[in-house]
Amino acid sequence: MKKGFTTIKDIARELKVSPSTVSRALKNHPDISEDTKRAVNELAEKLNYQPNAVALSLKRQRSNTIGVIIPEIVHYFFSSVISGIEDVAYEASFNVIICQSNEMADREKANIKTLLANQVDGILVSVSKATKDFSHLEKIKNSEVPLVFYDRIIPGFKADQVIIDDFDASYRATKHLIDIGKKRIAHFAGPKNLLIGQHRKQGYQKALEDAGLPVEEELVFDADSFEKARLAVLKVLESGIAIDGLFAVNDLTAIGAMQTLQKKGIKIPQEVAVVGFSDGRFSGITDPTLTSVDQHGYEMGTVATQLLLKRIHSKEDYPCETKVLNANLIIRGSSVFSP
Amino acid sequence: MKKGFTTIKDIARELKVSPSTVSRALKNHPDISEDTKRAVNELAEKLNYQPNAVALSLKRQRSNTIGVIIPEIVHYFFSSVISGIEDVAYEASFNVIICQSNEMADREKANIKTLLANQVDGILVSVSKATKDFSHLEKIKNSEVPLVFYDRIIPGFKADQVIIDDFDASYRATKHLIDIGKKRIAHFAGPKNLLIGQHRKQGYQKALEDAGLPVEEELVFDADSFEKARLAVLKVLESGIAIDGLFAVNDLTAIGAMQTLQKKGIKIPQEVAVVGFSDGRFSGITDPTLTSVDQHGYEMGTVATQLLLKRIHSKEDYPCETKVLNANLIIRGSSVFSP
DNA sequence: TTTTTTTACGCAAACGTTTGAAATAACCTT
DNA sequence: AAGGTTATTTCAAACGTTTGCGTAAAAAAA
Repeated sequence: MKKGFTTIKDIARELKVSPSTVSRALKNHPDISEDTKRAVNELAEKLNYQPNAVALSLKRQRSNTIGVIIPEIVHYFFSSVISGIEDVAYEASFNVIICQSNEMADREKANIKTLLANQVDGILVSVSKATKDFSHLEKIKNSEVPLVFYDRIIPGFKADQVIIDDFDASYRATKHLIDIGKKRIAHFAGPKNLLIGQHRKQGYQKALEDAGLPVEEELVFDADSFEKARLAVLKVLESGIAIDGLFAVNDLTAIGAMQTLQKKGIKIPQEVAVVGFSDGRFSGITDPTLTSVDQHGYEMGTVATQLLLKRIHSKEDYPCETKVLNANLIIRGSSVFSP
Repeated sequence: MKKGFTTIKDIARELKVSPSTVSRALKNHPDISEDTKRAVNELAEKLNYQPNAVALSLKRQRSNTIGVIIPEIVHYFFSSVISGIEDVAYEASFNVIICQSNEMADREKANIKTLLANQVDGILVSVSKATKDFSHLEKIKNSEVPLVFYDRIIPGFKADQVIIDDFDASYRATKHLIDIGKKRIAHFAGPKNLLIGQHRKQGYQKALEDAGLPVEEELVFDADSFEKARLAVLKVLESGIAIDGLFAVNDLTAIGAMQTLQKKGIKIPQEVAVVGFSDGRFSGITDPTLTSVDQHGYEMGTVATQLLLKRIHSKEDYPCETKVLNANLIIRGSSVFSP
């Protein structure tokens, strides 16, 4: 029992039977006599036999492993996604190989190469911000390894995908501000060239429109970080633009804004109500606590994995599916009077 | 090029040579003629040949994969660790299989079984809170698969390990409070049965001692969460215990305490200075920003992986190593006057 | 007893790759 | 021309497992 593990061959040798017999005995094949089965199972137990998953993979031409490409693990959202992936995979007895692209296109490419070389049965991808060329992803498709995109998709790329309805979530977030009586709602927006930035802004604008409120560009600010939010708030206050609500593209921005507003003596939510868009665990620990959109990273992970497993297990081809998850608005202190 | 990938056999068949020749040609073996090499490499290129990592693993009896068992991915600290692991592994062209124990002992056990079955070349473990029985970990040791513990270790278990010097970090955190002139420093402590809780408290007490300050049990409170911190602060204020400093066992606790203190009109850091122990990204976004111990999760991941790779690559056995990482105290607004 | 059926097992090939040893062929030596 | 190198290639086994097919022996049927 020194180096290496017990194999079927070891058991066969010891029992003076053939490996085939051992293999069949272990899976309770009817051709094997009860006596042999008992002997094999006992010895297997005693020697602590564990089937060699690598050999099985080679034989079966499938590895019971799924590969995940994630832009950056160190994000509440993405780590929640992994958690969801891991849980579903574990239930289905699949392993998970994680590869981090670190938002770099060539690392993403290398990751995919590794995953394919390791014969993963399917791949979950959230594309890096830097990925402009999609040939490596096309390669997955050609290799007939099932592929599911989550969160960051490629418009027009034919594959299963799971995304969040950013538009709808922003719409609801803004509508919530309107519902509590706010009339001049600012938006601290994300980058214009990113889909999420666009969608969130559009949802915000549509909610204003539907409520019959004016959609003013001067209420939209380029601010998607803690620091930019401070500056944007100062700008708002200096320029004398009156606002009574704020919908921020993410939580950090919302928090930065809240703090600056408070420093200037503005009461939240009485004078200005604030809603964020969750990308962290921050919302519960601010003062007041922050109303925010919950992105359900965990759910995204589970849904994406289910989609992938379905594809892996299905014999025939079927049309690509797109799952759109609804984000929840979690109402907290920054948009309701009293806690 | 339909199903499956190009193999060495495909190339051999096409070129009417043997698989052995192809194999050698691809690795530039001197026995192979230049002509053959050229032909093989060209065809391999053309057919986009990728060595089958599974077959290689089986042949080589090593998989170039390391397994990681992590209590919960959705924690800033642990996801940073993974990030560190991933980066070092990637550099060394190792794959990473992640398994989440979710703080459950039997899931941890199952994870280890999977990892061993998949012939990982080494395992990184942070034991779950629920693990009382260590037989599955002993099994790794017996199987001669290298094992490195990170962060959560098992006292007395002979294996490489990477830990944070909690005692030292707490000592320095407390000393910092003393250095800025605080005399009555409270400690919001973690569970007494956990090593980290004990070490952090001991560091706190030692710092007081060394400074000639009295070590009073009445200044130590059982509080290791946001909510418990609120209650503890209220208790302090009601009972009239005077404090001018607070060292909390983690950031959430520190933040909960800060908010409650502020609500009661107490100025931070002027009246009470606060230091946390980092477990998140929170410290930068509070108001004031929170002085806190940085646990260096990323570094822990890299160091643990380096230790593991060293063990994997080394032929002979050598004594177990324990790396103790020093955590940094990051001084922010909650313990300095100004910004 | 002979033939048929059943039971219980072994053989060999396969998955993709590597590698020591053997084989072939070509070229040198003397 | 016999023997010796050298260059190039193939063979076969191995890693651990599965599985279709074949078969010996035992049991049942004739």
